Amino acid sequence: MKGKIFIIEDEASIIQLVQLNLEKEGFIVASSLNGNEGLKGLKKFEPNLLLLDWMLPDLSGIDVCKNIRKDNNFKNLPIIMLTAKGEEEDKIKGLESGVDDYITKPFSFNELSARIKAVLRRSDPNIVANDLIFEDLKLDRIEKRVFRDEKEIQLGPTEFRLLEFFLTNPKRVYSRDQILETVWPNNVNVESRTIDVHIRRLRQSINIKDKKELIRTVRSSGYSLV
Amino acid sequence: MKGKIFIIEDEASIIQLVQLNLEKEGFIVASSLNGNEGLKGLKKFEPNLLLLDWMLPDLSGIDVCKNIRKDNNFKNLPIIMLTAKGEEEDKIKGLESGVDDYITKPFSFNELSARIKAVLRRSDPNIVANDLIFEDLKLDRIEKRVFRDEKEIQLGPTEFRLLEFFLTNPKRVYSRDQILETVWPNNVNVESRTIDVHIRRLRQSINIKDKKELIRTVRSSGYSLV
DNA sequence: TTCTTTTGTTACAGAAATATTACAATTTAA
DNA sequence: TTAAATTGTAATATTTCTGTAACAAAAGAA
Repeated sequence: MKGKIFIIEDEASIIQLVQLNLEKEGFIVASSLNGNEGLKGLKKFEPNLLLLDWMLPDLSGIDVCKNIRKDNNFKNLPIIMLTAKGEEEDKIKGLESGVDDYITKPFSFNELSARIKAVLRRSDPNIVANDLIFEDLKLDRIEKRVFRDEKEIQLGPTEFRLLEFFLTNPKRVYSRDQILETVWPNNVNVESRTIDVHIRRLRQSINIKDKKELIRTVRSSGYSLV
Repeated sequence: MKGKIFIIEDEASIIQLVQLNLEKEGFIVASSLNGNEGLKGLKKFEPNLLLLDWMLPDLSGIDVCKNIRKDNNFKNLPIIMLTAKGEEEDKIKGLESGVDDYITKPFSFNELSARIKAVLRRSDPNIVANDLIFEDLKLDRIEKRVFRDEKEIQLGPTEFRLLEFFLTNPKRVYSRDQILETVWPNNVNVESRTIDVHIRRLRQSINIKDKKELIRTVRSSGYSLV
């Protein structure tokens, strides 16, 4: 994690908090308290991503954004907008003006961090850790590939997400409900038994003969990666 | 134990009592005496869990709950509802509105504490202590594993719960009825002698040769871990 | 000792949880 | 549009777990 992140935000306390945490994760951070200064600082700093407040004392976030998009050097700079409003209308306006993602204040740092990584993953994959590795199993989030013991394995979309989920917390046992909540799109109703079937399919795919079983069944509790 | 807990409850005495005890356990606690203020306070405080009274002077607990679930930042905030009513109907309503657990007033602090930890264990496992250790015995609640003297031991679900129960209060003697109440799912009727059989199974599993017996029989009283 | 009460042990049938399979419906790719 | 891949479910098979009853053993009481 060696990317550079620029913050334009007028509340110094937010900058401080975010900067501290991002630096802890290995990002290099610079910031500015208003739009005009921000635009200048940006050009010097050449960040990989910009966190941009919606409401600024001089220019609005959208103005800053439009300004940036005009500049050939920053046409593709990923921008995450910070906004206190939750209105749908604003979100649409923001996306039209070329914002990559949104986050509504107050936000937890975990959420911010997740969004930053998701955006960077698309724009600048090298900056972010994209491989999930567990023993001889490797999952590449960028190329959407899975390897066991160097050999590539074909997985369907659901099995891929399922494995990705297990890999974010290997060894931990998850109940069927937890799996359902996280791996399946929201508000989708599927039988919890359906998971058994997907577990089976995943097992069939990732298990190699002479290699140990990777998915543990914990009766009455769920499954885990081991 | 470093999590943050927010309480919305109109009886100041309850808040005081709960807050005192939770802080003793290392939680950071904030509170509010009514629903509207609570919703605001909540957003500033960013708790890991909310204790929510069912009856509030302004909004009902359910309203507060629904309100919270609408907010993207708090959609997944674990909520434990405090209620004086015991009616089944209410429980169902509450669960539909997205509550994670229930507790009926009056409650003992021990019960509350246990439920809080159980809920946190699911949502935010890092906050809660997850390993139960007694001498050379270790039970890992996250991975659902048990070790004696570093060596793993296979246990069935009931034996696991039974051991987990003993480990939360080693040395203390429990009657068969107490064990039944806590270890078995509610409203299940099993012979109290059945426990003897499970004790035997547990003993067989966790006893290693040359190592001392871990479960003590207290004639006419029950069993304990020693 | 002898009787009474409590606990230990064993075996087993039924229950519960999981695994596996097949299939129809849907989505995606060709 | 057709063919192939993917998904969810239901039905069935298999495995593992549970509770109970029956008898044995142990501990107290008389």
